[in-house]
Formats: sequence, structure tokens, C-alpha cells
Amino acid sequence: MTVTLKDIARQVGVSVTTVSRALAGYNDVAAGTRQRIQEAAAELGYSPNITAQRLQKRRTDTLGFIMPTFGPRFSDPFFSEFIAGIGNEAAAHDYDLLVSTHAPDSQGEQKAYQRAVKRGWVDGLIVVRTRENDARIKLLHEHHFPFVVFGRTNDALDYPYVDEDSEAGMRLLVQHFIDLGHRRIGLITSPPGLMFGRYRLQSFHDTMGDNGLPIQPEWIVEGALTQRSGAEAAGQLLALDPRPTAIIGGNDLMAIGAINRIQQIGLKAGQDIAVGGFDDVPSAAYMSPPLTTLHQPIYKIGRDTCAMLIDLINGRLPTTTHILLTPSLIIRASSGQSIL
Amino acid sequence: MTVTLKDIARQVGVSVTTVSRALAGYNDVAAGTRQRIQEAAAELGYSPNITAQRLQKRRTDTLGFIMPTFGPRFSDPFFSEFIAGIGNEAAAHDYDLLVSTHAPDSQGEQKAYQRAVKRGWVDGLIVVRTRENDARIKLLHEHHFPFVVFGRTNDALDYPYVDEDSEAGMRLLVQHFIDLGHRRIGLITSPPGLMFGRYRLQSFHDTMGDNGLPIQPEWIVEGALTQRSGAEAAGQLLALDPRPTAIIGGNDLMAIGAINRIQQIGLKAGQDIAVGGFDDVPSAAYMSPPLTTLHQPIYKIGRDTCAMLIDLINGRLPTTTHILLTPSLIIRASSGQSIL
DNA sequence: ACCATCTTCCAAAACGTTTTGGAAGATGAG
DNA sequence: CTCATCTTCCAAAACGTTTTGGAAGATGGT
Repeated sequence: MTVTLKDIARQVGVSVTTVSRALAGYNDVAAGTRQRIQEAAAELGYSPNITAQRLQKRRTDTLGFIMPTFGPRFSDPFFSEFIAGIGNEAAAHDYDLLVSTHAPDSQGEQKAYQRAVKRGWVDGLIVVRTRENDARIKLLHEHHFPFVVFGRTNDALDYPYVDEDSEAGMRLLVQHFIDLGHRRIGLITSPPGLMFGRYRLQSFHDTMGDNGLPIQPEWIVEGALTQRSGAEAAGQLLALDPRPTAIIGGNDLMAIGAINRIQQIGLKAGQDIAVGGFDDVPSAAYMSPPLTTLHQPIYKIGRDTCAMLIDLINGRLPTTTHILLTPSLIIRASSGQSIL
Repeated sequence: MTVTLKDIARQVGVSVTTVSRALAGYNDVAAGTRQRIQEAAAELGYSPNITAQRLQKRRTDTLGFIMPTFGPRFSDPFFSEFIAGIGNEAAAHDYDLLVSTHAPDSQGEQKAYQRAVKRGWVDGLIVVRTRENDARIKLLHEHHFPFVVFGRTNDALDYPYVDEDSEAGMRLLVQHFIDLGHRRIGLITSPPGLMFGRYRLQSFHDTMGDNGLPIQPEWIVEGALTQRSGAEAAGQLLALDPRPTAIIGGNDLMAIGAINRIQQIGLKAGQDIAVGGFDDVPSAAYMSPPLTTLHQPIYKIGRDTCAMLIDLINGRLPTTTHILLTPSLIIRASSGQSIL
């Protein structure tokens, strides 16, 4: 069937050892012998079996990425860009990328992490969308398994991570709206338990407070990170009396949903109601109105996270294991003009 | 370090064989012995090493998906939804999914396919975005390697595929515009060499011809499947005199870019210029105006493709290996009213 | 002619699992 | 008591590779 070292050995009339060492470039093989072996290998079309190499080397040269997906069918531009980032970086270092989709805290997710930790499934893991009391991180940490996280947790554990400074981001956005004269600002939050939502919500409170502005509880509505849920949440906010003059989406997808709902009831986003988002997804700049948002360099974050993990796996401690990136506020038409 | 069969065998005082067979549930193990083995396994926290199992079984239980990406940094909602589809289906059958990103026809891509074919990298491959004279398909076909394709090629080769009927889709969309009274219709095509672009272009020509409508060469502009390129191409179309009254994007991303450019120069998409796209990406319904487009059930296509591949790998010939899905036209505000 | 040193090769072990082909002892039928 | 049949176990081989620890023969210096 497929060609093995044994086949070459038989054809050339040497031992498997010699074939292996000849092809690996050791210098204890006579030039002529090596020549004949190389020719035979080329002729037979030999390529070493990956699984056998992995067993022998006790490493898989594979990285794992377990995507936490809400609901079976889902689509989030964040993930394709992030995968492109880690995928390219991994490929550059000759690592494979194993991708698995599982609902957060589901049995399937737990099994996947167990396989990594106990069964030599992959050499390291990339963890995203941190949760409060994140069981994944506890597990990996106590098994001393190599991993890097995009996000932080509320544990006291020390582990390498890359994160965006959600607090700073939200502060920029809220202050921007306040400076434009807004006083009643609605917020569409992400599902509970997600750390980044927690930081953003906290910062929303803080920034409003620092400006001496009270917050009505009904200004804060929960969404599910999708356009549809953003539209629904916006519907609730727009039904308030008085209604908010600005709406912040916990991510761009929800902000896009909000804009849609605003137009639907006959108002103009960016004129009657200001809107802002988080992420700067590719479509954000092409909406009408274009969406004011906080730019996160997702692709770069993916690359950096992956590079850090590879260093970790190979025992090269990264110089810094805690990276906090400040998102930059991209002001576009959806935040409108001053209403003062 | 990690626990192996040997460790359990030593602790219980039996052979490795017996441990293996006890845990695998064979009935040639005494009840008491099995009990002690199971307890020891639980106590030591044993889980079988995946790589060793794979070597022994000569199968990886892993599927490969090599994403053809244009440019290093990229983001296409098509891929995240497609990955979710194949990922979930794969997980349901206990298969892993290996994802690799490579530029089309690049060296890296070729190497990846070689690894699959010759080195036991994965048990099967999913191929997408077929190209003219697609080298990937020729390679896989001549090596009798299990694979399923999303898309068709111009080869005479027989292989299993799932595809959307681009010709039917384009016909629906063009006819829709013609019925609304449009006579000058611009088309933003995908990069050359991509089969789906070829079908769409051909069908564009055919449908216009069938309606007795001539096509000016300058109505057809090439894009790169991104919002930005769609905006640029639309810019060219809008500069024509007389300019087209309708613009079709080769995919939704380019249609979204076109809408953006239309608004930018002070015209109203869906009123002054009709716009249509392909794919029905999640954002399409939330644009303003919402985008008329051809809905492709990407998630389902991913699942079906993957299911077919798994059948193939396990020697269960799927009943049908050629599936052609007709996209449905979703009419939204961007196609506007009749202009007659 | 003898010993030391190179050069070239390979058998065996190892990675951790599953499968094959018995073997030893217990049980039961006659 | 004898032979056949179960029950329970295991040594060895296998998957395909890499590494270890020599061994045999060639070379060269004296």
C-alpha cells in the first residue's frame, strides 16, 4: 500500500536503521549508500508516516482551538479572522491546527479538554472567550498543560494571556458619547458569565458615574452577540420613554442589529440615535451609516497568542506573558454629531 | 508522567494484554480481574494515548479542511459558518477537524495535500472553492484518497460533490432585475479561475441574452470578494455614462461594498440603483437597505459535505454523490421597486 | 605485523496501543 | 479416569518511526 522504510530497506538491501539515518542526514552512512537510498525513496515515493513519527517523538506538532459556540448554527466574523491569525502563525512554525466546536461548559467541551490534557491529543491549547470561574483554565493550569488565553479571568491563577483592555475601550466610547452631549445611553450586553462583557459593563457604570450621570436599570438589556438579538434588544430600548439618545452594542453584530431596528421604526441612526459597537468587524465600515466602534486587531491577536503558545511548548518562556492591548476608537457616522 | 497500560498492568499484577482487553470490554477477562483493572485505571486516571491508537488502527479519525485564503489577513463569514457545519457534523461522529489556511495553488497548499495523500495526515479531505483545472482534485482522485468537494470543476473526473446551482441562482437574480425594468445591469465578478464565478458569469450572459438584452463589456468588473473591492468596482460602474441601473455583486461582501459606494456618492441604493448579492450572509438582512440576495444554506452544506465524507471513509457509499442545491432568491429592499 | 582509530552498518529497544495465537488450568461429560 | 470444552490469561507481533549501543571491517601509523 503506502511505502514504508521497510520497503526501501528491502529494495536497497540495507537495514531499516540505515535507511532512516540516511534520509535523516546522519553522517554515519556511506555516500554511495545514501545515494542509492535516496534514489529508491524518490522512486517509490516515500514520505514518512506522520502518526509513527508522533508516537516516537511523543509530540503531535498540533495546536488545539476549541471554539465556544452558542447554538449549533452560528457565524461570527471574529472567529474566521482569529482562526486565520492562529492558523497562519501555526503553519509558519510547522504546526497543525485542530479546531473543535463546542457549546460553553458542555460535556463535549469538557471531553475535548480532557483529551488534550490526558491523551496527548495536541501539544497546546488556545482558549478564548473567558468565563467567570473558568473551568477550562483551572483544568489546564493544574495539569501544567501548555496554553495561552485570549482574555482574562477572575481567578487568582497566573497564566499567559493576551487581552484587549475592554475597560479602556468602553471608557473611550462612553466618554465620546457623553462629550457629544448624550445623557441617556443604552447598553446591549453580552450573555452573563463572559468576562469581556463583565469588564465592559463595569466600565460603562464607572464612566457614567465619573461623569456624574445616573443609569436607569432599563437602559441595560442583554443580547446574545448576534444581529438578531441586537435588534430585539434595541427594540426594548427604543420603546422606553424617554428613550436613550445613544445605544452601545456589546459587539458590532449587536450594534448592527440595533441600527437595523432604528431604521425600521423610521428613525435615523447617527442622527436621531447614536450607535457604537465593539470589534470593528469588516462590515462595520461599510454599514450605512458606517459604525463607530472600537478596533481590535483580531488577526494580530491570533498570531501573537499562537506565537506565545509555540514558545511555551518549546520551553522558550516568552518575555512577557501578560499582554493587554488598548483598542482604538474609530469614529464613524453612526455616532452622529453633537446634540448639545 | 502520563499513565499507560503498562502502569496499570504493573499495579494490578497482570499483563498489558489483559488490561487492554479488560478495558475494551472483551469477555475473556474474569469479572474480578476486570473489576480490579477498572479500579486501578480510575485511580491512576488512565486514558489511552491517541497517537498510539492511531498508529495501531492505521486511521487518524481526523478530517482535513484546507481553507484557500486570499492574502494573509482575511475574514469571510462563509468560512466560519462552513467550519461550524463540518465541525459539528464531524464531532457528532467522533472525528476531529484539522484546519489549515493556505493561498490557492501555493506551495504550502500543495504540501498540505501531499501530506494528506502520502503521510497519513488525515483520513479524508473537504475541498472548497473549486478552480479551473483544479490540481487538488486531480491529485486526490488519482491517489484514490477519500474527499468530498463543495463545488464542481471542468474536469471529466467523477468524484463526490455538493454544490449550489450558481447558474440557476444568477438566472433568478438577473430575471428579477429585468422584470423590474432594468436593462443596464452591472456585474462585479470574482477573481478569475474560480468555478463558481465562471458559472455565475456565464449565466449572467445567458439570461441577458435570453431576454434579448445586450451587455456592454464595461458593465463587468472584477472584484476580490471583499467589501473594499466591491466598493471600488462599484465606483467604476457608477462612473459610466450611462451607468447601470442595477449592480450585482458576485458575493454579498462585494454587494455590501457596492451599496456603501452608492450611498457615498449621494445616491440611494434600492431607489436610484438596485443591488443584489450572493450568499445571504448574516449581515445581509441587517444592512440598510437590506440586501436582496441568493440564500445558500452554508451550514447545512457543511454538514452534508462532511457526512458524505465520513460515509465514504467508512466504505458506506452515499446513495447520491452529486448534490446540486438551488439557491432561493431573497428579495429585500436593495432591489427596489419597478422602474418601468 | 599489531594496535588504534575511522567508517559503515545494523539488531534491538522504544513510543503505547491492539490483535493474534496459543497455553494453562478448571469444568464437565462419558 | 479421560478426553473435550470452557475460562482466563499472556507472550509476541504488529503499526512505522527514531535512537541506542555496539560490531565488523577498513585504514593508518609504527
